[in-house]
Amino acid sequence: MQENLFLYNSLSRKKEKFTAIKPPFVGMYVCGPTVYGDAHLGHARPAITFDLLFRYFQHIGYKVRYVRNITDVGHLESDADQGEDKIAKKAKLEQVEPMEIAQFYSDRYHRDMDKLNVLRPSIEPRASGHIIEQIELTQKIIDTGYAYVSNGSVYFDVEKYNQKYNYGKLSGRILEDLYSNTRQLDGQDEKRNSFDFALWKNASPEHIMRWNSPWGQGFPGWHAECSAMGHKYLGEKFDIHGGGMDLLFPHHECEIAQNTIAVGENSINYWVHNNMITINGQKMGKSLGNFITLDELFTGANKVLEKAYSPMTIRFFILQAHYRSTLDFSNEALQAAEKGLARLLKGVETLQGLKPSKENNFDAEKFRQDCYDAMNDDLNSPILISNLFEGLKTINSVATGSEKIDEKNLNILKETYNTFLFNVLGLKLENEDAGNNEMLEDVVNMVLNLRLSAKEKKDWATSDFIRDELTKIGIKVKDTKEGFEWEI
RNA sequence: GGUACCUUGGCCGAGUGGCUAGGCACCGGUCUGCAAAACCGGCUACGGCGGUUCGACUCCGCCAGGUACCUCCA
Repeated sequence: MQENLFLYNSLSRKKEKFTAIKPPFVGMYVCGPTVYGDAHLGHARPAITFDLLFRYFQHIGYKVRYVRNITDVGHLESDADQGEDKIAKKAKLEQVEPMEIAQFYSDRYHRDMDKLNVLRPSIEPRASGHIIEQIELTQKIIDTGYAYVSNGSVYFDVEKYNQKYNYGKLSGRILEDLYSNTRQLDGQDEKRNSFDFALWKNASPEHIMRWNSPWGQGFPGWHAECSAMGHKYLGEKFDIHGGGMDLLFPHHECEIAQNTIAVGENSINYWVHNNMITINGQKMGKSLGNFITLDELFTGANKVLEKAYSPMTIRFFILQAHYRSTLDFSNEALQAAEKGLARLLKGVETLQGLKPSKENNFDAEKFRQDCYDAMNDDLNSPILISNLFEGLKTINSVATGSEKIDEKNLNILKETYNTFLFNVLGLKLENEDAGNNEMLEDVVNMVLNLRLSAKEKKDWATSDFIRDELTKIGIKVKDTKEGFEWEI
């Protein structure tokens, strides 16, 4: 097991050596999607980032329990007059059961993530399936005196909490500053202080999603689910909590406050946050309406897209930037990723066919170590990828005979590419579309064979005619030594 | 307004107090009947102004521009 993985901890604002609470086990909780719409490019970032971490942990020998929730209740709409539940609002609109909406979008979320080769988490709990746990959490906080009941709702007493603990330690905020700089929101009269947050919300008569509780019918507050489910499945103390940077405040700050009262201080060791994907320099987000769904990316069905991009192109694009940097979307960048990935995968194919020599002028062990070093340094996937591109030079040089590699080094090289490109980065070969239309394939091959015999007779007019006509239809012909290749 | 962060070559994107990341594009070469593809090679950038230093893209200060969070958001 590698023992020198460093991760950036949002809590300490620096890279820290990762030490598991109970090796070889690792408990990791990541904030998942609110299922009331299709997943967009922004959702792919945390999914892929924590998939990378999940995969790497496993590769270096940890047994990971990875919990990623599905939020199907609890989030309020800020723009709605009465604070309707997001899921419920959508349900009314489409005249279906709220759970139908949640199911529909969960399924689509899974479909998109599967395409991106994101591994399913070990446990994927739903907020609606853990109402009891959230009620228990709320009761526990009331019992300790850090929450109060008001009008059938329960609020966390941030002011009181802050006297003993530090509210704002994760996001670097100071409560006094927050008071002076916040704007007035509706429905604040139930609260003692504006920064108190709901553990449980009283449901208005028209609110569809509601459950019985000691405080009347209602639904859980915004931050309760992660605390309740995280600790249920990972214990009072666990290793990692992840999510997008936009959740740092207030979501994760509130979670820390809840956890501190409910299970004790420092219940989570490492807080890991991925940065945002931007478009034209601005955050891609639901509320800004500037998002592109993954489905649109895969099919090309969005005006801003010049073409469709395959799931692996999206994955590679995201991995080519470090997870804590913003990543700017553009067609140009995506196309660059697409070409780069294709070259990399081609190189791996070449690698499989390399023959070892007696001589050797490549240090594969150093190469392998460089790859581990990149990952150990806070999951530096861009550096890892650049290493893999560097290795391509050797692969191609060996293939053309200008460099030599012996069996031992060749085996290490193969193993390194296999490990990092496929297992750790989670990339895979994509089946070409042509494969699912056998008749087309046969026809094109036949035509190109005709062209080949024309070429043998040096009948350039015919051979160029065939190529030009195929190009017009949209089939790109590439001549090779053995004959030809083509793609649509 | 408060807090934090960012500004790297045509584009994307790493990183470092001295040792040209990488990808894409572009240019040259090899190959090819031609072309494409592939491969090889070239392309030496770090917002502005000061300061610290033998030396700064890297540290400090100021300025400019941008972003995020402060409300649901990955």
